[in-house]
Amino acid sequence: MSTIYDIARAAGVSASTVSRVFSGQGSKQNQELVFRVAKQMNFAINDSAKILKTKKTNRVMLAVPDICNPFYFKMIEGANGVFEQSGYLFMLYYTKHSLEEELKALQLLNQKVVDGMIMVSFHFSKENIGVINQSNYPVVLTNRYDSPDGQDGFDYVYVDTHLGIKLATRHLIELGHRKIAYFGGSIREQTGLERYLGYSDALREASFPLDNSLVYEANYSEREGHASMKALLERHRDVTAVVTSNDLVALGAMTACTEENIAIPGDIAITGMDDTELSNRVTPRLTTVAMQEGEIGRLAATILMERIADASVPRRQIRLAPELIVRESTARAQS
Amino acid sequence: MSTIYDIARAAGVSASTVSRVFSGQGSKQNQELVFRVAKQMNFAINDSAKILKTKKTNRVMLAVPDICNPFYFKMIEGANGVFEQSGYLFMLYYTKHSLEEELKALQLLNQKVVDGMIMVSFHFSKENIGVINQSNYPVVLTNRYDSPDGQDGFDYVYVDTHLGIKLATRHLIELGHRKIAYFGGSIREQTGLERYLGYSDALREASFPLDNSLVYEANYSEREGHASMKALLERHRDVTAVVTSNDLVALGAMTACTEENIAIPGDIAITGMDDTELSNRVTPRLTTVAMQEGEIGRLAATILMERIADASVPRRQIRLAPELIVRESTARAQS
DNA sequence: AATCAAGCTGCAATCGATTGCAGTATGGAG
DNA sequence: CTCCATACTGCAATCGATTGCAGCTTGATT
Repeated sequence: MSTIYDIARAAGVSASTVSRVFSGQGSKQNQELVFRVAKQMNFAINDSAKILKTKKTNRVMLAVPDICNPFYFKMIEGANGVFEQSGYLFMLYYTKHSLEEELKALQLLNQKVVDGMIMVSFHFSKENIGVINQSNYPVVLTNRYDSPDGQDGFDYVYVDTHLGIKLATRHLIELGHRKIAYFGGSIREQTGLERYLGYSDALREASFPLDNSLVYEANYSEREGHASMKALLERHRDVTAVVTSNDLVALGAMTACTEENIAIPGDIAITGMDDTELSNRVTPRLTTVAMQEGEIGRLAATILMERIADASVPRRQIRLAPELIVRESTARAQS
Repeated sequence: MSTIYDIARAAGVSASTVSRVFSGQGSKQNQELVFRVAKQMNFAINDSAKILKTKKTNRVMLAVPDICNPFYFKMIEGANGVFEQSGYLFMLYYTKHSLEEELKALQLLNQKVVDGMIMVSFHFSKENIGVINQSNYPVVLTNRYDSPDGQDGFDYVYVDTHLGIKLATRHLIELGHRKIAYFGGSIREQTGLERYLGYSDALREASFPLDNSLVYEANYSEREGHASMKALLERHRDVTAVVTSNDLVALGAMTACTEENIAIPGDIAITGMDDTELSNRVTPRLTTVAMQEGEIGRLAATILMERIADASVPRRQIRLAPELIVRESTARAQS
């Protein structure tokens, strides 16, 4: 394949001139000449050589745990919109919920494959958050993470999941439910814990007892939501409402109810979380909590751009508020 | 940031040695020494420099029109599984259904950003397919495309959408429907045309007349499916079945029916296409056609790997058969 | 003790761009 | 006609890795 030298020779100019033309400089006639020759020879600037010299990749990456979760759609869209305008090449990296893959993604910063990264992670915690800090590269998290030493910390944009679950739980309480179960992710993970606390704090505020036999671990998947509901129904037939930690879990739970001839919301009210498209599609339509994914993507991308442009701007931490969306899967408790 | 020279100096060896250690050569003690120093200095090989010298990026790209369409999920997963094992960095590019973006994606081959690409395109046709051929880079299409001159052509893996739509149409004919409408994408695009022909060929086989006033252009989106159904109902109340060209269009059409108090499948039977998760979720569950997306992704990735490894292997064209999935949105015609 | 193969290592050239510097052409001002 | 500012252009060094070549060890073989 051809290089700027080949083009230079063919056009009868120097390589510098070719290089300059491709970055918008040079005289009109050389512009024309060089572009014509280049097109003819099907030439394009070798990106690696350019990056090596300029130390700028003009690429950014968004690392998501799961491409197949509708939750990330709007976030990707939001981020994409911002990057598009700024002329950055936008890459997606799929971490499969694995810490190992996330670390691999971060390595790409070290290797100068990308200029910066938005990281959607469930894994970073005190022990391993260091790898981000260590490398002083532009990384924006979409989880809350304040450094333990009260330092400057990280850039992040997040939606308050604690509040989200709290809103859902409160909603059920206001509807008169008294025995409310919770299906959520592992509380050993940051987000899992936050959600669980949203549930328990709402109960506490209402001076309800916290009964841990009503709490089931369901790891954000439909299958686990289904299993949890089955398990719940065997032990506690008198539960009238369930808070779940995401829409998929809620859907699984709903399927289980249908199988057991339990009416929603008549016998059991159910709330989801994330306001995925599905939640507005199922019967009955799911009461859920909108998590502002698009806005997260947009803000995270904007912050990333700013940090890449100027590493010295102070870190920013942004919190967005979730919004309860009441639909048909919740109703007043039958008393 | 540090380079191999810094590491070399710190470790008291030559840069060559550092380079060799990072590609698995060198003596045991040097391996140990160099890795220790490198870790300490948080060093990683600069990818651009490496690529510049080796002319190998070890990256591949999958360009999809739409990240937010569940249809592509399984395909992405399928491809990802293959690339993962081969040590390639897998990047997603989002073309937004735009030809311009697709061309931009292809430019990345020229710029040596990736070694090869899987391209999911609705746009390539006689006029512009040349850009792929021109650059002699490894590209695997997921559409059928045989070069007009009967040449070797392209690598591609596709599912026979013509047959898919035909299966759906036949299914309705067998159920006794006589007046069957069709909502599909523009027939000016390759895939749109194929689908339309699936519909018309099925009618012809059954010796049904082809009434073009029953054919509506709905470009793969829910909104257009909705609009088409509204339009259809205004003109042809006597239609008893509709074939659509994808699940989203079918969903839109179903919503329109609900709004107009038309029962599915009682009054109108509807078929979708793609077997997306949604189709199994709506009420009534949608009769659709499974398109083997996962298999497409897997095969396309495998072929791409082979072509990257050896540009001289003959081109391969693979056709997969779609499968009709009968659910609740279709029933025998009321006569 | 001499010879030799095998395995490491370092030197230096190279990949294909960018860019500071110096030189040249152009056109306008005096 | 001279001078000078302005705008281009080309030369050559440089970015950070890889790798052919040659020299050096090492240990085995005769």
